[in-house]
Amino acid sequence: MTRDRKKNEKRAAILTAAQAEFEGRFFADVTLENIATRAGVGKGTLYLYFKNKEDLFLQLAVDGMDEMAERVREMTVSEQPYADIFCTLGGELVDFFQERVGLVRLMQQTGSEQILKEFNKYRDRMKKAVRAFLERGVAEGVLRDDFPVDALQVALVGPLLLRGRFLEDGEKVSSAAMLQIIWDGLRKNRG
Amino acid sequence: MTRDRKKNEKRAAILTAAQAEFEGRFFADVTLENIATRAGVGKGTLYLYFKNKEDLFLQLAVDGMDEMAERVREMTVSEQPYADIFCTLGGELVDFFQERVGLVRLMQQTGSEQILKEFNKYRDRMKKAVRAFLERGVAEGVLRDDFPVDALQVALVGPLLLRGRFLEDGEKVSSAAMLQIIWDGLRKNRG
Amino acid sequence: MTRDRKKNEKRAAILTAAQAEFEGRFFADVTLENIATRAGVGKGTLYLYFKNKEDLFLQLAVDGMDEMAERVREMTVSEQPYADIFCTLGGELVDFFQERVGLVRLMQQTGSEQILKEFNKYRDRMKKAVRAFLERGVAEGVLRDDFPVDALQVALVGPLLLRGRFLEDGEKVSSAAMLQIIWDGLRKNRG
Amino acid sequence: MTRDRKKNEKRAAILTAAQAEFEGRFFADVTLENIATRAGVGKGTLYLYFKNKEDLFLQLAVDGMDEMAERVREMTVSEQPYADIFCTLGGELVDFFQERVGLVRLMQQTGSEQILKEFNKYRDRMKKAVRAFLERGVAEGVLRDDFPVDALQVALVGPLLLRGRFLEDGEKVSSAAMLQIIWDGLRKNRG
DNA sequence: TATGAATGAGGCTTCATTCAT
DNA sequence: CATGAATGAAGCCTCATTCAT
Repeated sequence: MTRDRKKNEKRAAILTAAQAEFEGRFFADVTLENIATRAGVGKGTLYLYFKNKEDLFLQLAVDGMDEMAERVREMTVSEQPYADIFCTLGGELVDFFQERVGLVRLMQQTGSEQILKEFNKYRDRMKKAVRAFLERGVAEGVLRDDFPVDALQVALVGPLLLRGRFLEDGEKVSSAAMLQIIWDGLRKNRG
Repeated sequence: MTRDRKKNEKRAAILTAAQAEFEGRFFADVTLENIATRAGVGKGTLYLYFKNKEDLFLQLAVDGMDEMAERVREMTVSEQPYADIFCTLGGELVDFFQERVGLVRLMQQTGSEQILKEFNKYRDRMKKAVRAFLERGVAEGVLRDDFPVDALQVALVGPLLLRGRFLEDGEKVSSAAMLQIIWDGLRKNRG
Repeated sequence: MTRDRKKNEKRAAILTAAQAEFEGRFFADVTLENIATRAGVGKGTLYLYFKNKEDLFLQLAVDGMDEMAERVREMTVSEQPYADIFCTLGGELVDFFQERVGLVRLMQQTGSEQILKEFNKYRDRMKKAVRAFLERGVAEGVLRDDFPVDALQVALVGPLLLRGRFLEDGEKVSSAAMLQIIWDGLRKNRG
Repeated sequence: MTRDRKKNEKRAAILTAAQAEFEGRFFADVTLENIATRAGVGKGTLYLYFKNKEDLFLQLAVDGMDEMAERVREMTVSEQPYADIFCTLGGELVDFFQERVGLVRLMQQTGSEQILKEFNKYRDRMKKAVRAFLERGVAEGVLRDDFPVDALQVALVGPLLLRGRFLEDGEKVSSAAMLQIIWDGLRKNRG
């Protein structure tokens, strides 16, 4: 138990270090050496926790993704009014994507076909969850039904992803503003 | 004249080859060797047209960007109704981003500080042009004014960027659907 | 302790291999690959001990230089008669330059401005030590004072440097002969 | 005739440019491109006058060498007193070596075995001429005979070669001083 | 004769990965 | 479990040389 705890903590420390390297430095400087140093472990240790570099990146990219997808599924079946759910979940997604800026990007670089496929599994689960969430809105007559749900999904996720990198200096576009605009684009009744 | 034409043609051929390499392969396989081979030139020839790998990537990323920005500025001062302009320009931007999927991404990988700064110059000009376009809409009372223009811009560009990669298999989200949803999110009068 | 010893030994092994490459082959064949192979290490290992090719060459060129300069300074303040010192030190310098034939040459080829400056620091310390040694001779009235010490220095060091390459086949000009002739050129009392 | 004149002039211009490149720049910057540019000709033109890079360097290194050797031979059989000849010829050799600093060095870098052999032919002719000149001095009883002539030769040429690079800033060790010291080392009667 | 755009062999260098300690 | 010295594959880049004009 303690053994596993310790192991997981070190694993998490490495992922955190990797994440930090990506935020703070230029892409070319993200080496396993740097990650190991920042994590305070030896280079070889990385290989005790991850199969190889690609695997480390994959784990980093999908870290928390299933939890988030599960969260989306939960909220999708919540009994609250859809608009409220949209607001709450929207805020959580904003935060989620905020932290993951550049990870999709990351995968497509490092990615061998094999690892990319693995990543896509996670992404697809996420996609499906969000899609189901939007479909409920359509079914309830709250979201527009004049276009395929795919279009709604792009209009929702696109801004959330971009928001993270839009303004270089600390200040970001307000999350609430973002969601309101998106909501107005997605909802049905505008007459 | 012919000399310059030839030179520009070869330069363009190299950029096209580079672009094709990025579309067709995994990132790790994009080497200068491959680009040169696909362009039908020798490795050394690349260095007659570009200072180094980063410069080639920069040129690839910004290729056509100023022209597009200029187009945005033109349309901004067009005398047509704003909604029409939005529709036309929106379609053009969709195509523009469609072709440039992954180039922003590209820059942030390769990027040394120097090259990134250069890229950002181009991006900022583009950003400013789009911002001015949106500001006209706000000034005319067509677009909403309850949020900063930054928020509108993210809601506009975000979906356009994401659309390119959202569906792997050939079919994309319809451009018209995309624009309509965005438009409904951005416009003022929804009561 | 053992760690440092080992490290120093490998460093020395690499320098020795590099030296051997320069002696035995034509300049164009002196590649890091060859040096690594001769030293029995991998190419990448070189970069654990030297910053880059230039640094390796610099280290090779200045290896032992400060020790020799120190030796010159020691002898300069020795209490033995100047002529005896001249003889002893002369012999040692002959050996020293014998081993370093081609290293000055070496530096001026590879040399970026930065690395050359670094090398010159070492050379200047050596130069100053020898100059001080000659100045003592002048001050004691043993060496001639009708010309600047610079001239004496060139007359001393020039032959020592040339001697190393003068005869291709193993046999060299006798060190004693060399020193005697130089001494007769430098000493004061010839009337 | 004019044809040949022109050809020779261009050849000379290239050699001059090459020489200048070696004086003014760091070794790594001496490329055929730079030489051609400085000479005001195209890169391809170099190959009309020299077989290849090595040949160009060889020609540069031996340029004027045979003329100088011939001059030494002339002076060797001159009827003037030996000491006078020594002085005159010494001055000329000083100038000659002054201009050729680094060319020996140059040869041993670029040199394939073939080209090095070629260079050595020239050097040996020069060496022999100087040797003969010294042998006359010995035979006349002016120069010392207690050591092999080789030793005398090293004591003469060594300082002349070193002098060129001894002082970085423009000022050089005086040629007259140099020769006087050398002479005192070489001459017989010092009792 | 003169050119300089094009070439590609080969050098230096980085960095993911291994393994002896 | 943990380490980090060692490795070598593979990439970027330079530059002597060629050849069509």
